[in-house]
Amino acid sequence: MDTDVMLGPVLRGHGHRLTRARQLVWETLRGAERHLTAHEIAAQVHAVDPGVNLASVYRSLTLFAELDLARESRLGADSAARWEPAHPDEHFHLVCTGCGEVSHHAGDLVEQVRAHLRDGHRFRADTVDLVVTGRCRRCAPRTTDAPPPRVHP
Amino acid sequence: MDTDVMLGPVLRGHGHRLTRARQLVWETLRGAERHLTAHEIAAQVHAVDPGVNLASVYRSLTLFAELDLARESRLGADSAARWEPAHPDEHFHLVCTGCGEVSHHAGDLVEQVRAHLRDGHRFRADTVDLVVTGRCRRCAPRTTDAPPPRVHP
DNA sequence: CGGTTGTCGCAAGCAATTCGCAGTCTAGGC
DNA sequence: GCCTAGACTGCGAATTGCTTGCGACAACCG
Repeated sequence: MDTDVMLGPVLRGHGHRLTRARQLVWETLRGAERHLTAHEIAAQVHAVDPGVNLASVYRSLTLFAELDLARESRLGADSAARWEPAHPDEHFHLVCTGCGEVSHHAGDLVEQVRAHLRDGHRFRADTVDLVVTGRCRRCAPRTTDAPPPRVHP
Repeated sequence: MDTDVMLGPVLRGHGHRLTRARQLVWETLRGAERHLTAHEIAAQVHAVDPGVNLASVYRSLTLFAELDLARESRLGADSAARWEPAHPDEHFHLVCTGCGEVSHHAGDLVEQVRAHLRDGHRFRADTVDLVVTGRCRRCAPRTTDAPPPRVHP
């Protein structure tokens, strides 16, 4: 995973400063295994430094997105945006309606989509957001009416 | 396009009533060529009957979604949800960053994705939301910095 | 080690969506 | 047709997720 970016130099290179808030947000984002909402990020940052404000978390995330360090996506019917560090590789999201887990997987699927659009529709694909909602292996056998306990509420 | 559903019977069949608000929302949705936000739908409904409240538009849309008559999707970084009548066929969305147009296309792409997940990841895909942002044929040559006039602001 | 001037924390503001409630209108029985 | 139960609605207020204005503060250049 190529998220081992030196945050300071990148920021400074664009005329920005490396601050505590940005550093903590970045570390949280990089350490996360799944996609986080701004509130989840803020909570983890607070655990380290309660002085960091939610607004600063949003501002940091927005800045990271501008610098292509992070990526925002809205998944499923969820109204809150979720964030992840930017990868060089294309991937797609799996959202489980059972446990609420959001994982992502790399694969040539996205490249296939891109090629299909370029050749068949003359549409120059910029970002391809492939969001699949359904039941993960663990939740698959259950019915929709009685979902198993959410592990990520 | 198989959106020629008799709204009344479907509603009544599920113990609901056919009201003016629901009828107008449904007609607006069916008559639309592109995906509409709740506010856009409300505006068009208002043009016919200003007495219909925004809350009722939301309630109608939610009900339609429950009955599989309509489908909600969140496209790109847009914070507002967009709605379309439900189709029998799977499709994917193309969102142009130039003119803002949202179109959708049917194709076997979605079925390919579904098969790939079932076979390769044991993930039972429920809905596949394939959102592609990029430049449509018309907007492709332009640069990102000076986008052409948005036709759907 | 200062001096700029980006950034931050805070609190107010905004947009999309939902909720509570009392009055209204649909559907079904007569 | 007419009547009644209760499903729906309009309204306004509440929630949620996010953004912004502003004075204080602290990174970074020299």
